[in-house]
Amino acid sequence: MSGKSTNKSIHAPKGTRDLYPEDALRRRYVQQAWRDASIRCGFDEIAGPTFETSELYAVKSGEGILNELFQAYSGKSPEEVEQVKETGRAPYAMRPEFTPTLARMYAAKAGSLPKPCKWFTAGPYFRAERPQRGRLREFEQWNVDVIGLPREPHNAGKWLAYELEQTAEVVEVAIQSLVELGLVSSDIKVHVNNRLFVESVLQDIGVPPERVVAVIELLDRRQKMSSDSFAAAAFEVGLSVDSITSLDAAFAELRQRTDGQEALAKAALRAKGVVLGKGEASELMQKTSVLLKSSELLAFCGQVDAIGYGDWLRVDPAVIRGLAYYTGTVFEVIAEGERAVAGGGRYDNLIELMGGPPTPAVGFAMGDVVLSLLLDDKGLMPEGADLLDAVSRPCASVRPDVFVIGADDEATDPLVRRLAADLRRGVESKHWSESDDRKPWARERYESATGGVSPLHARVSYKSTRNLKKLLSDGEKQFARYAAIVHGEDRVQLRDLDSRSELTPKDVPGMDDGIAEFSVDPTHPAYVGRAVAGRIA
RNA sequence: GUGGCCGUAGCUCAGUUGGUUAGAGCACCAGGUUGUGAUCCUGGGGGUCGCGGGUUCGAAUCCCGUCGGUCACCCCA
Repeated sequence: MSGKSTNKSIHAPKGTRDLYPEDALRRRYVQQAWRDASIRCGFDEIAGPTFETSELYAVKSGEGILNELFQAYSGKSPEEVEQVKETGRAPYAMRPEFTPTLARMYAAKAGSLPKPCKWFTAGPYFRAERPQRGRLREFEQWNVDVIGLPREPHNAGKWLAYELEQTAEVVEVAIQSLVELGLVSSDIKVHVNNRLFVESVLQDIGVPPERVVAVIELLDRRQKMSSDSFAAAAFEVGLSVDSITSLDAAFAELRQRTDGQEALAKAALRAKGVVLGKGEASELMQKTSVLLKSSELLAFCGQVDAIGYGDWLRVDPAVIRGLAYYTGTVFEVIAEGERAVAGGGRYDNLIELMGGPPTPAVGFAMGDVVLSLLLDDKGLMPEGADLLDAVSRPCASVRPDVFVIGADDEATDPLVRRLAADLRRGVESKHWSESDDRKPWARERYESATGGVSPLHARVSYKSTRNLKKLLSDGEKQFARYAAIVHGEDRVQLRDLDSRSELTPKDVPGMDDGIAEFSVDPTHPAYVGRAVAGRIA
């Protein structure tokens, strides 16, 4: 090829990628997993501009970000040109992230938007950094956010319970996408932490408030440093050897508490009350503030475990996220030896900071660069005919397949969340799980002939009412095809919302067997998901 | 922004302390054998060694610059 010219203009800019047909298909494959996972979990797709006014990015964290902006201006007005010359800052910037746009979009229509807002978006982002492994100057990123609480909470405990639930829901989407792509919990973990927990621990071991930020920054870099240089740096910020020991002990204890199903189940039960048995906690943990915050982290882990993803979690004090606007739970999706695939957390003050009403929110972003590296390493990136098949698969239904409703009281709520997660995940067929060469994109994965159930788009209501009529109408307003009304484990009513008629296992081919009601249990012969998936197919 | 390593054919790479006309495998093209598009045989096209400058009788090889890639630091939204 004679294209080996030195002419700059014919090269793609540094840190960008030219996607030839096969590359574009690979990108499509990843994006489809992102999209399917978000849609099935009840998120709506939105989109924003790829460039914004520079001020938008100056509002928040302010520091390093501004130096890594690709700046943009039309060059058509003399004022613009003058501004660039004088300030060195163009009026626009290519977006380096989505959150400010999201906050802006939400703030602009806050009054008329549903609560909570569950939004996702995927597209290109730009950062003027030096490229390295897992990091380019233009990359694809997927953002998933839940903004706002369903209603005004009456007490702090209730509020916290909602927040944790939403945070768990966001983590569910992230894990769902990884599952979709064939990753398992031994490949990659969701490292979770809580900023407030770290701060309260630091306070209780005697780190003065003005040093807290410095210490957190140090902890963030800890695993990159040698133990000697860490010790030196720790001394510099006034962290004694004893402090480090008790800090490590606090996290070791916390991690132990999140190990194993039992502890998690207990934590889940405590989520509402936000109380941890004092007798069980160490001296440090017993200090009230630490106790409260550690129980928040525990409760969060419990929530994730309750929907079946406990295996994916790992409590990790090093995950603090550089971003200034994170307020509580933070998490990063990390595979051994790689940069984080995704990161996110709660940002309860940002919307207000952007000029909107005070609105708690939680979200994460996942980039395609590290994810693709990981899929390549694990042999999970399809090639050739497989790639074509993978991309040709039918995608998730934007119209909700099932609307899951808790019939009786708060006792059915955990069942509802669990069922929704199970419906979204689907059931893998025996044929596929027993095959040696498991291709995550294969149609056989959810084939019904050998016990599989396709993943479904399942939504839940965020209304506090227990009025079944109102809940059903909530489902109808969202155009759900079916409503699953959960009365108990093996007592699920199924309604066709289009015809407004009732369905029983008798109406489902191969499900008769004298079973009167559907079940929430995916292994049960009358699993409600099997009925819905069968009718939709 | 700072530093390390790398840049030879479409691809993966050889190329000895600087020394004839820069090589191999795969791929590609042509012809032959063969009853499928498989195997085997013969032949062929294709590189001014990323680019520019310097040292030298002589540079893919040494030096400087530059562009590109890669890895780490910084940062990580």
